[in-house]
Amino acid sequence: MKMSDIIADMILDMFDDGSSTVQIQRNDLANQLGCVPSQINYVISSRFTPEAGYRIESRRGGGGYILITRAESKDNIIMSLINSIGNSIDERTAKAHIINCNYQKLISDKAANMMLAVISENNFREIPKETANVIRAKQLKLMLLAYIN
Amino acid sequence: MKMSDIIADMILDMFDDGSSTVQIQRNDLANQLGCVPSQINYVISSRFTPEAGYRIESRRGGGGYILITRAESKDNIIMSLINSIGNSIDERTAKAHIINCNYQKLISDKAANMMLAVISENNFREIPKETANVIRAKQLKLMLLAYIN
DNA sequence: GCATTGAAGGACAAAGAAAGTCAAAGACTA
DNA sequence: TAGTCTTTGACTTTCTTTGTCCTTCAATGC
Repeated sequence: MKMSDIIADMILDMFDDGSSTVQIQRNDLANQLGCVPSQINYVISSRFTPEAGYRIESRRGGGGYILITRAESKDNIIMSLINSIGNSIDERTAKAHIINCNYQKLISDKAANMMLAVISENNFREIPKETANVIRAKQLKLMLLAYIN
Repeated sequence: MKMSDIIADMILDMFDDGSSTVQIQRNDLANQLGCVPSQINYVISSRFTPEAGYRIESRRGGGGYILITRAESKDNIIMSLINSIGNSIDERTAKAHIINCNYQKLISDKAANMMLAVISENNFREIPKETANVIRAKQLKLMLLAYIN
């Protein structure tokens, strides 16, 4: 298993006591897992994004920390995700959103797989990229909407 | 025996433990079999198609992989629907299929709504009808496939 | 108070590790 | 022999890991 996934899982696990915040010490965690500290930043910035319903605060200096806060209502997170999607989205970003939603159990595996299938660039081979992005955005938003209704 | 067949057999064998997914490392497999990595892609795209009941996902970069998911029940009604779709379908026909599947309880209300949202002609306003039909066909097949897993 | 020092975390770039694409060449088959 | 299916390889793109240098903060000593 990839180090990045291990780190992400570790953080997710810390939410398990039902609390909506997790506080970590970057250097400690890196040390514990045997990776460089900046990899923690990589994981946080690639997985614990605002679109995925997380907020990050941190403090440097002695006694510094990173605080990860998870949004509360699932539907709200999905709604704000829908609102954050403009009228065009590339495959990569769409995929990240879907995986993130699934990761935090906002959408089921099955729904995530269906969405991933739909937004795949392979489907849009015959049209220009920018046009594909526009269609993909409409479809993704509609699917998410259909999901929460 | 052709290399492509050997590769295909090898992958098929990996399903033998009854699981519905197989994960491979493209370079490893190619190395093991003594072929170039891109031949794995060739085999996958020519043999492990939606019509044959397979869905492909992959990831690049360190720890990358190719994930092949097989439809659970190869001979059910949905599979034969997938095979009957061909490479182009208009909104009306797609809609009829989806509603019918839902009516027969083959797919849930939620899934049906997601599918209907995706195949709507509204999404495809910016491209010619025939092109839209081609994209719609690919998407519908993949969604149905994702659903039966 | 103010300057110094050490203990955090942040940013960013470069290197590395996979997979994807595409087109050309070769082999088969009807 | 035309047309299709396979094989190969060079090049591209994406994601991850690592390291170095930068900024911020708190405590400490004067």
